[in-house]
Amino acid sequence: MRDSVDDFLDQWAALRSDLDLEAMGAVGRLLRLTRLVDKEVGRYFAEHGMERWEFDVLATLRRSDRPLTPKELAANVMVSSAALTNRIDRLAARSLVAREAVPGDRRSLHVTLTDAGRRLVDSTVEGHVRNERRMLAELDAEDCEELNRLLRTLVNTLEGGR
Amino acid sequence: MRDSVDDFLDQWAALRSDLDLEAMGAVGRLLRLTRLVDKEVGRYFAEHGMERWEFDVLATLRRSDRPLTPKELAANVMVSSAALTNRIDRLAARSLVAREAVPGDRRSLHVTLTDAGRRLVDSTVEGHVRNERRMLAELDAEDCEELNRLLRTLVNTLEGGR
DNA sequence: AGCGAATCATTCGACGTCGAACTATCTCTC
DNA sequence: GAGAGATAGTTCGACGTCGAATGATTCGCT
Repeated sequence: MRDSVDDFLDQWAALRSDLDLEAMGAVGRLLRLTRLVDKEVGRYFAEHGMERWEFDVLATLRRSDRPLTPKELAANVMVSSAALTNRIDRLAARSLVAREAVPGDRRSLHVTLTDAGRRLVDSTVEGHVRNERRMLAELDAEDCEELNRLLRTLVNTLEGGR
Repeated sequence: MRDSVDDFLDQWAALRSDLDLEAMGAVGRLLRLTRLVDKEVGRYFAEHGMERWEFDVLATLRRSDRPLTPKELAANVMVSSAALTNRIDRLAARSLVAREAVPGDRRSLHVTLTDAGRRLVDSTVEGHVRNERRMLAELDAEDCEELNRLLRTLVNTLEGGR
């Protein structure tokens, strides 16, 4: 079975047979697959009247099970702290999170989940994960494990130390 | 060996043991890994005085080995046609591509690589692929093949038909 | 204690992308 | 062959993000 990236690789092979097709293929598929997954995830949340970035922030707070500072949130969600200020503003306006003072350091603050925010995450996370599973449906249990093993290795490599 | 996504999964497991960790892990790693790869690729091109999007467009033209319409380019690069107009403008301003009339359809046009554009792609693609290989260095040949197999399956699934 | 460096969140300006509207051209049908 | 609808690329307005600058507070060193 071939995929669209194979076509892409064939084109390069015809012109520059010196290139490392295995590497190009892996990275190419990674990027393409992520775009497709992103789109599908976005579609799911849109159907549930939510945006992807809202879930990212709320879910990070939920799974951490404690208030987080904007800095911690930014690191988890992988956006700039400027973007986070904006996101917190909008979530707070809808009363899904609240800003609270952090005792002992007035530079910083704690972002907490409100009850409404927590209810919203809890009610969407299940369907979201089901949707993720559905996207992997073509992989049997063994393949899925193998995929996780390979990706884990790469994540570790690129995250540097750890 | 564990990675940062394992921590993330542990947090969910502690609170919601009903969730499908295998699926969350795979998708989570996919997204995280792509971010890391993106950053590294960006770093490489920045070092060579180039931006990622420039390479994307030029490389698509190069490997196609023929003039492409903006519509074809947009599909390959996965951005809107509006974004493509902007990119072509900027590449044309630097004389890396040229717009030419397409015979028989005056609505459309052909984007062609100039000699300078072609030289630029050819001189950077090699190092770029070497860099990609370097990111996969932890995987032996067999693992790399396996990764491509798994990703190919998923790309095919999510691309629908084909 | 006190002063400079470091750290934190926010604000600001610039930039790239998107979807929608727009113009021009082509195609299909009667 | 003429008109309706489809299709191509571009323009426009809105939006979210980023890096840099800002203001407030804390830490480290002597």
